[in-house]
Amino acid sequence: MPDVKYDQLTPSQRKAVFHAEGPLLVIAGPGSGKTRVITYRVAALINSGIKPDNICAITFTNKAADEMCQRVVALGIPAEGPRFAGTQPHISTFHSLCVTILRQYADKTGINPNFSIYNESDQSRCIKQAVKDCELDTTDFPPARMLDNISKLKNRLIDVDSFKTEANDFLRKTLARIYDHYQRILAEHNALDFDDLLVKTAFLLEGSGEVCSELGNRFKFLLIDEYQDTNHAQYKIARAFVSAHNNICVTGDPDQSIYRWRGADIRNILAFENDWPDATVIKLEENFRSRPKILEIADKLITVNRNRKKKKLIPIKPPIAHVVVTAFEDETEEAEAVAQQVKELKDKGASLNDIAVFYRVNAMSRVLEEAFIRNKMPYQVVRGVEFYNRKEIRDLLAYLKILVNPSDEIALLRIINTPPRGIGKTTVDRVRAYAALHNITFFDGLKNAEDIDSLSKAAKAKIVAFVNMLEQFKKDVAGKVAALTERAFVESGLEKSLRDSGDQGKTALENVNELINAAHRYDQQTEEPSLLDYLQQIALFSDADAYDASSGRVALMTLHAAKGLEFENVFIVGVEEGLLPHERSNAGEDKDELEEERRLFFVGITRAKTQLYISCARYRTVRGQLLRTIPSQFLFELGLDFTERPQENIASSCVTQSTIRNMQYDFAPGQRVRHKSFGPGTVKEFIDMWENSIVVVKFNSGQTKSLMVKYADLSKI
DNA sequence: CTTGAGTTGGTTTTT
DNA sequence: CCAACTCAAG
Repeated sequence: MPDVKYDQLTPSQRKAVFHAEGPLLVIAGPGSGKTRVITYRVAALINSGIKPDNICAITFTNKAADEMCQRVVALGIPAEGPRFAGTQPHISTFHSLCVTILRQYADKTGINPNFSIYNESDQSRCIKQAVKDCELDTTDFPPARMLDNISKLKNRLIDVDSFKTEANDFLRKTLARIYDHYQRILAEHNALDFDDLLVKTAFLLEGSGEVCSELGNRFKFLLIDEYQDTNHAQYKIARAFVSAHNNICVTGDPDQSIYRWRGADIRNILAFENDWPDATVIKLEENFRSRPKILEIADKLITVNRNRKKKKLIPIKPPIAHVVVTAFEDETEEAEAVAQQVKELKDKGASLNDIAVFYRVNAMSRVLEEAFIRNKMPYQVVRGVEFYNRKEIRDLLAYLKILVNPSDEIALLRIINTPPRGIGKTTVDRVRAYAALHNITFFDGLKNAEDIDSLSKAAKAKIVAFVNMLEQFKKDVAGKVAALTERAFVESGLEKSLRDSGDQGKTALENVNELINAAHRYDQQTEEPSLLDYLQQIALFSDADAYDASSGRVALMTLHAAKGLEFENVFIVGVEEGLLPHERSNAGEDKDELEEERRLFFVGITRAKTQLYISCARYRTVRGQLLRTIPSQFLFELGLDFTERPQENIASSCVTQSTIRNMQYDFAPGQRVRHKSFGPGTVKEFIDMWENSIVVVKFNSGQTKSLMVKYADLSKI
């Protein structure tokens, strides 16, 4: 068995890691090492003789899953990719797990395993069609609203039939009809939306004791990170999974629940002890991440929430910190100040990897980007889905999707005339009418084009050519994904059309190249690469997955994407009423939503280790209109001297120690330093004792000295 | 059938 | 403000 070093663990972490069997709830504040507990517990279970593939760990994002796999491997335990694979622990998100299960148990669900996963824009097309099919107007029944309602129903595991029986007023009855049509359209396309992945899996487990016990047998230990953000469907899946053995271990922090709007049910974690009465509860309250001052304001803020259990944040780190709240004139000035502060930090030796800027809405990244470009500071906007939402990428992927799942009408409609090949709306409508009449898929309709009398000879010929092209591609489906992607790109004519379209096409070409590179990486890194698997994986890609921790660039991201990360220096911008809390959160009336916005700010604050810069602007341009803003109520809750409305510039409200001194108090082994009389040397050891910290330096002269940092006057080189 | 100009409407967070 | 959609001319 591998030799895992457990000595880094604190007693309470140790207790959680080595908890023998049965349900375990780990309530843990920010920066307390809860993910570490899961990681080490996986290792400890394997060391105690549990077979690796009997363990299933659930993370919140794919990124988190990848990282956990890597850490488990680093502990000496084999754990390659996040998927079902023989001798390894299964580490993945709930959604990936569901995809795997649904593929494996296709015969039990009747869902073709080649299903497409529909994202927001695909869903939007389907719902529009559904509303139209119901002969309703999209102005009376806004697609986005309908989708939102349907999603809420799905999160509560209410299917079409049971909603039909409970809907008794006109509005709900209509919604039931739309829901019905929407599900039918998805089924016809052999597609599942994000919610369906969970819903179908939950129903599969609920409906089949056999599957349940099979999976319970397969996974004898279930571990779930970020349990506070699970929804009802995920809860049901978890319950069904462990019904045979109750070996469930969850970690979470109710104060960091920020996905209520997506169906996350905070009651899951609050009621854990009711659900599993023999549960052991372990609290991790020590915080290894942030300096005390940061924890102090975080605590002041979160204490305002009424609907919460009291929890301590016990600081471990020395008390030197830098917390600043500043009001700027407008968003440009704010962004400029952030960029310049970043520059200063960099000049003082900070790595750009250790700096992050958080904001409430994605639209706010633009003004920051401009400021970073002006100041020549490298940055990355953490927005993973953006890439996959580009037109050229979606077009090319649609070609691949249709090869795997010919029923995917959304994909087919997307590419049938992209690039233009003379198959226009009229032709498409005629084929669709034919397909509907004969009760076949659109693709089969195209295949039968010769038999469709309404089509012109020219149209028929074009369709035949198109279908033949796809059939040619199909022959390569079993091969490498990258090769097929490239082939489809060239032979479809997409490449030529991009090359012919000037500058815009040039960046598009670069993007496609990037996609082909990514596909190539997939081919190499995956044990059994398949086009289906590749497409389903990238469909579950999230913003947070795009974060590169060692890019050497400042990270710009939403507060939501910041979940689970930590940085030495954190900027939180736009802390204004209407933005944080966001107006659309209905935070004015709905207290729960206001509390969720507060938790979001709390999550942002607690990402910071040492330096925290919070700011607002007095004027902000929203949708092209310059508006006067009001500082966020949350700013007044931090317990800083932020009592009056910000007039000009609010100077530092709270500076425990100056930034410069603080920087000098931290030395890591390996750091090159210079001493006034001893000359240059290398730090061997740093004993952190607040202002009495001691540093051990081996000087170039050969001698090694222990020095008190505050007297030694060392400078970093 | 294609293209581009003009209009409309929707604007949070994301697996 | 911008993206998605509509519509009319070529």
